[in-house]
Amino acid sequence: MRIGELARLAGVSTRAVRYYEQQGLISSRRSANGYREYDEADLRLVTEIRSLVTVGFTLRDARPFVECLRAGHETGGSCPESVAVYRRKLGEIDEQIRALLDRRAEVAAQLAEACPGCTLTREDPR
Amino acid sequence: MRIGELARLAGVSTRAVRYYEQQGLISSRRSANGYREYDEADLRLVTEIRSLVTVGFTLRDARPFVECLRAGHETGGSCPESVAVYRRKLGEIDEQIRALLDRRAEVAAQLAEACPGCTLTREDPR
DNA sequence: CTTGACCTTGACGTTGACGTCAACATCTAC
DNA sequence: GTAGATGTTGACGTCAACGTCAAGGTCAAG
Repeated sequence: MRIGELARLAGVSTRAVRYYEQQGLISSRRSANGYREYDEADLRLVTEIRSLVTVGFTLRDARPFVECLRAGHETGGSCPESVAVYRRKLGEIDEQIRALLDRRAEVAAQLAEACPGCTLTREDPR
Repeated sequence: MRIGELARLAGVSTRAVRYYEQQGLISSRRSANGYREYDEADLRLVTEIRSLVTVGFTLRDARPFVECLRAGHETGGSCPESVAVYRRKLGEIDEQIRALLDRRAEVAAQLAEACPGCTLTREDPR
C-alpha cells in the first residue's frame, strides 16, 4: 500500500508518516516511480506509535516499542526496554498529577483569599 | 532601582523583565543615561507575575491581576476579572488532572498486559 | 488530452516564554 | 585609565510534532 492508505488505516496524516520515517522510527521501500510502499508490518508500527502518542508518549519514548515489534515480538511492549519506558512514564504521570494537585490547592487557596465563598462552586477532583 | 536589582528581588531574569515590558505587563521610566528605573510598585507587579506563572498561569492569564494591582487594589486577585481567571484555571487544572488519571490507568493497563506483576511496584497516586 | 487524485522533496510556520549572543554604552572602583 | 559589572537594542535559537504551503512528477479515468 502507499502512504495515503497507510495513513488512513493508521489514523494519522501522511505528513506524520513521513516525519516518523525522518525520525528513523519506520523505513520505506520505494516502487519504480519513487512512491513509498508499505505492508502490514509497517501499519502495525505506525498504529503502535499512534496509540502511544495518544496516551502522552513522545516519539523518543515510542522507539523501544517500535524496535521491539521490528525484532519480531508480538507486541511492542513485551521487551524489557519497553517495560522500562512504561514504568518511567507511570512515574512521570504520577509526578505531574501530584504537581497539578498542588497547583490546584494553591490556586484554590488564592481564590478563597481573594473572594471568600467562591471556592464552594467547584468540587475536589479526587 | 534598576533592572538587575528588580530581577534579583523578584527572582526572575532581566530578560524576563524586558519581556514583560514588551508584552505590556509592566512599564518603565528611564533615567538620564537610558537605564530603566523601577520602584516598589513595579517589584510588586513582577512578583505577582512570577507567582502566577509559577503555578501554571500564562502571561495572558496574569494580565488582569497586573491591571488590578495597577488600579490600586491591595492584591491582584481582588478584581472580578482576576476571579474569573482563577475559576477558569481551576476548571482547566481539573480537566488536566482527569486526563492524566485516564492516561495513567491506560498506561498501567498496558504495562499489566505486557508484564503481569509489574504494576504492583507503583502505588495509586490518589 | 485533460482533469483530478495521489505522490515527491524542501522549507517555513506554529506555540510560549524566555535564553543567548552580538555589539555597544555607562558607571564604579582601584 | 582600565577592568569589570551593568545597562541598551536587536535578533536568532530553543522545544515537539507535525501543519501548510510551493512547485512539481505520476497515473487512472473519461
